[in-house]
Amino acid sequence: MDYKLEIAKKINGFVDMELDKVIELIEIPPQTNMGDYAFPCFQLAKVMRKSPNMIAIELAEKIIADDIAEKAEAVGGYVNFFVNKKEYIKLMVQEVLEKGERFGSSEDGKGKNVIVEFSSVNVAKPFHVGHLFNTMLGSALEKVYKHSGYNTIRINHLGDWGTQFGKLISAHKRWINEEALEREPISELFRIYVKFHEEAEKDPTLEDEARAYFRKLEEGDPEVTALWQRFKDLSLREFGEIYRMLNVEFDSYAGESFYSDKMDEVVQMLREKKLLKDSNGAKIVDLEQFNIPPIMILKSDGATIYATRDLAAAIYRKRTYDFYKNIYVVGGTQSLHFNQIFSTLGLMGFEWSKDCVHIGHGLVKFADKKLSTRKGDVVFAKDVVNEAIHKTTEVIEHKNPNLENKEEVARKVGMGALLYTFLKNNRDKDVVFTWEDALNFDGDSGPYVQYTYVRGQSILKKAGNIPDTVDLSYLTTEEEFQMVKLLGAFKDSVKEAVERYEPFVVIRHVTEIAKAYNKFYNSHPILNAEDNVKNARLQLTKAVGIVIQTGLGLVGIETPENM
RNA sequence: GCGCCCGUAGCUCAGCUGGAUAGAGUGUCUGACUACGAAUCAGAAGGUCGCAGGUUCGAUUCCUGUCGGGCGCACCA
Repeated sequence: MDYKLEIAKKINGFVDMELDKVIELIEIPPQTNMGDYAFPCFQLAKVMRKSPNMIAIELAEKIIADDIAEKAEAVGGYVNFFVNKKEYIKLMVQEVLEKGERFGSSEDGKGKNVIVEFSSVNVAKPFHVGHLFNTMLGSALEKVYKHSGYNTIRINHLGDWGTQFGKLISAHKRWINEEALEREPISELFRIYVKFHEEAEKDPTLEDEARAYFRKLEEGDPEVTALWQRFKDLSLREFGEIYRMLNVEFDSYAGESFYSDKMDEVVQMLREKKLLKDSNGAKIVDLEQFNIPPIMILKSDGATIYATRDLAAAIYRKRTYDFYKNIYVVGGTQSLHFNQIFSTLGLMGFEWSKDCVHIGHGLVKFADKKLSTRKGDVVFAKDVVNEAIHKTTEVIEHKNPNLENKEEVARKVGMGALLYTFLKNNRDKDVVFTWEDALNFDGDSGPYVQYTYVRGQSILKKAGNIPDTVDLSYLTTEEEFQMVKLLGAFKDSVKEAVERYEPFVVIRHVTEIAKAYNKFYNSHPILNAEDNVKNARLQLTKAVGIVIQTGLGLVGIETPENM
């Protein structure tokens, strides 16, 4: 039952406004004593040439009370509706129990392909906290879209091409420690990469050697290609550990190397459309009409650049997936780059360039000097992940030493705390990371919500079987009603998260639900209540558990059964 | 110099397309475990929404300017 729709229908006959518009305007009053839904009359005032107050009063008088809304009253330009609480609770709890994990889902995106590019790590380079944030955000966005019925394609646009591989191959021949490479591939590859740069300072011919190796790679030299493939395999093996921790998967790893043979066509197209200009020996596309700097397509030595690859990738994706939307989850520092890419696609005549969207996000910064100074200025994601799980294990040892499968729970809770920390705010904001905040399990945190779920499940286990026929009209307290109202608004939060590309909307809403349940939990007995009340409250507990689990799941946070 | 993002309580942040008394969490102080898990709950204190103009019946929200912070501005990605 969609209450907004039902309320809108009541208003619809009396105002000169489309039903959809009415639904859009309906809001939830800031104070609970004002009512459950409100219709603001300010917009009508202009066309009707009457004061909002008058319109509200007249409108309220016309509304007929029924099982949906039992009262409508006019207050300061708003018509406030009071729903029939018993009926509302009954319908909503039933809906959650029937739909289960599909609660809050929709078919808004039915038949539409949405590409979400995220993570996009560089082969042979460290997976740092910035990638971690990016991966969490991208994965959450994908899940939210999927829940809204879109067919999603998760792409990890690997950085697996370019002259740095020539350098790596050159460095490998000179300084590789094979044993270390097998044990800690990224660290070893990063070590020789850094060493290469140090040595190249003294001996510039190394750079020439690296370029020569990359040329061999481009030409498909078997030995060099095999080495490159090995770097890639080893890197992905190590990245896979983090993806497993996060429960993240991809549908495609088509990265830069994948487009190495698809760029000639792009250059050709640009040339045919006379968009390519010469500038200091390089080939550029002028974007002055958009008020942004030109985009470089070919370097002065004729080589391609990442912009060329991004253009090729966009065109390839349109052909392959015929996307409804092509979402790039990439740090906000690259907003100009994507602005240039999308503008260029537009100039090329691709009307679908408007369906490409760059979802930027802030940087991860460290307030704790301890971590940031440890290994230069790069903070490895696996160190953060391991530390979070380690600290969580300590908390478990302290609070619940007899817990079974501690490792599994520590992973879920530790990762939950991290995910929550990274995703709880507006994605544009920089994440100021402190261990104190990230591992504070009180209040606004992943473990807070998980704990609420665990306590509910614990009660359900103690209760045993609940009768099939439960009379939900025994849920009569204000705490229960407020909680159910939040369950009812869950779908809206998913929708808003999709529209704004902001998973935090869902996180915050789920936290509100957890808070409401905790308030209820602390003010009313469940197992010790009279049988009819007990059974109704158990069903409510079950419903809340479903929504919490679903909501947390949408941002990648898992729910343990105990903690 | 130009462009993008940000500026709301001591700290970290919500506040949806302008609308009803600006909200959370944390930290501080106080109270609740012989009821179902206290990783919980209840309460108190804490804000001239960076500043100045403008539009409007009404601005934290929109516009202009200004100050402060972050990030970009071609042969790296």
